[in-house]
Amino acid sequence: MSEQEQKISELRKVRLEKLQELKSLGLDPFGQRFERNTLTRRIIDDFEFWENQTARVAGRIMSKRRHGKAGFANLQDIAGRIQLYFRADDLGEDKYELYKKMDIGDLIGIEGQVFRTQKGEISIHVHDMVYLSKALHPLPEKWHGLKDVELRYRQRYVDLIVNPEVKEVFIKRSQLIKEIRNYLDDKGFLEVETPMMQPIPGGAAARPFITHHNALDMDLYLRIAPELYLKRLLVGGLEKVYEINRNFRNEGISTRHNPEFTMLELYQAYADYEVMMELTEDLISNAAFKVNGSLQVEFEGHIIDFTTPWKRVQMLDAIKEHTGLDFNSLDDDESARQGARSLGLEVDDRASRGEIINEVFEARVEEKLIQPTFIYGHPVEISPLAKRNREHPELTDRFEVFIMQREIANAFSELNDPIDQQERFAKQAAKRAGGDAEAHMMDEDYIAALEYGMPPAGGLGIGIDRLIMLITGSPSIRDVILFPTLRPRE
RNA sequence: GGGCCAUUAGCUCAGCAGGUAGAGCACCUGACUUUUAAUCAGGGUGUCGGAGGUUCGAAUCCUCCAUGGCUCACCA
Repeated sequence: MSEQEQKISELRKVRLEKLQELKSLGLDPFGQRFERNTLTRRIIDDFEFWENQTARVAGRIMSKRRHGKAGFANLQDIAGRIQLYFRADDLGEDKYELYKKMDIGDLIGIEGQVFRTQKGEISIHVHDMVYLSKALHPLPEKWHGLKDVELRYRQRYVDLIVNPEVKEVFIKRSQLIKEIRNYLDDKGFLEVETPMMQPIPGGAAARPFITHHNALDMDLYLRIAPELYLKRLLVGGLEKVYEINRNFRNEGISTRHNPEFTMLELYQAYADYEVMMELTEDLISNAAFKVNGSLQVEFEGHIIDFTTPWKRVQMLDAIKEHTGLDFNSLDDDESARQGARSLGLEVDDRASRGEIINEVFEARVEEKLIQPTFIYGHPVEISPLAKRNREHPELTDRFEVFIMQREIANAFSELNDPIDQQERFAKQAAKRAGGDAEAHMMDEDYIAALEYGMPPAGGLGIGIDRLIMLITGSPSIRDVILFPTLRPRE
């Protein structure tokens, strides 16, 4: 905008001069509403119908080839591209001048007859054109596109213009979310919205962002999860609810983490985690099929197969399978610590058996899980909101789905015992007092809600960005978020 | 936050035994009335990310800083 923008000099100057020329001809370089009668792609897909018909299309000029008193250009709209043919004899000298002055990147509207060139390319023989927006900045190169990842993220609009596969990813993202909504709506779930700004951030183990409300003179946290509010709705009798929206976590950024990310959470009264397993694999495999037209997708050299049913493995069995360590016979904290150390892992002397089980799993098992797999039976210490397993009260009726070494979903039978919940929160609060910034805060209001009676329920969370990464074969979360978090420049 | 790597024209990239910056595309001028990475003839449009330092001389070597990527840590 400021000095640097003005210094862009030659290329920009030339375009500013062209802009002035358009104005001096009495033309508006930043035009008005333009009524199209079709899209580029439709003409190409249905040439039989469109041949010799008059088409009105609008879009961006992506390339230009001039030959004296005639020439070509390619126009791009949301659906694709089509070639335009301009001929001085048919267009008139004035309009042909406009074509000559036209820059790659300009937005124009045209009307003309659909035909096929001698070389066989479906084209529009333009007999009228109007300026819709003059571009003052040149587009990246036509052949290599925009490669610089930093520019791609900072100027996503340019990325979308010149890299068609990027547009495809975000179209698929939209389709996938729409399919999820359709699926859940059909099953009688109610979509709801709960607070993004919360006085007590709960429902996950994470550090929150803090903000401040001036009129109330109070700090609020951006939510790390909607969970505790959605379960209050179960208390209220909304038996099947879901929410798809952003969560915010004040943590590191990586190819798998963006500070704000999209999460699906759903809760179903009178169900449990096994119902959630069936729902999860059905929901994801259906959505993947609808978006890709296939249950298989390639990701980093692996073929991921979403075909159901998915493998189900108890967490301790998975650890035993991949490390040889059997935690069923390591039944106290000390022997668990020694077991983990025997694998070469560093273990805190204060770590409990359940925490160690989790650490061993994350360090040695996660990386082995390529195809969709349910891992169930998490220790109670790392699952403060999940119902205990009846036979093994030190474990919970909880599962996570792993695909391509990534955690995609997390679900459990919801803890609806307010007394147990109170105790779990107390333990978390103690850890918090001991310096664990990610431990849960005590939420008295949530306990009070539980005391009114929450039905037994299954709850499920799915990381939408990560699911879209898988379904579109995108290795970085930034490839599926339109405007990923970046430091501002300078 | 740590480690490694990158940053040169609008874009994609060369140039680095240190000698004062290049190519393709884009752009400008001209030719060409069905081309398509159009072609042909001419034209480099630059704070070599920023600031110091070494040197007669730095895009190139050193230090610090900035931004980004990968990775580790933390999480989803």
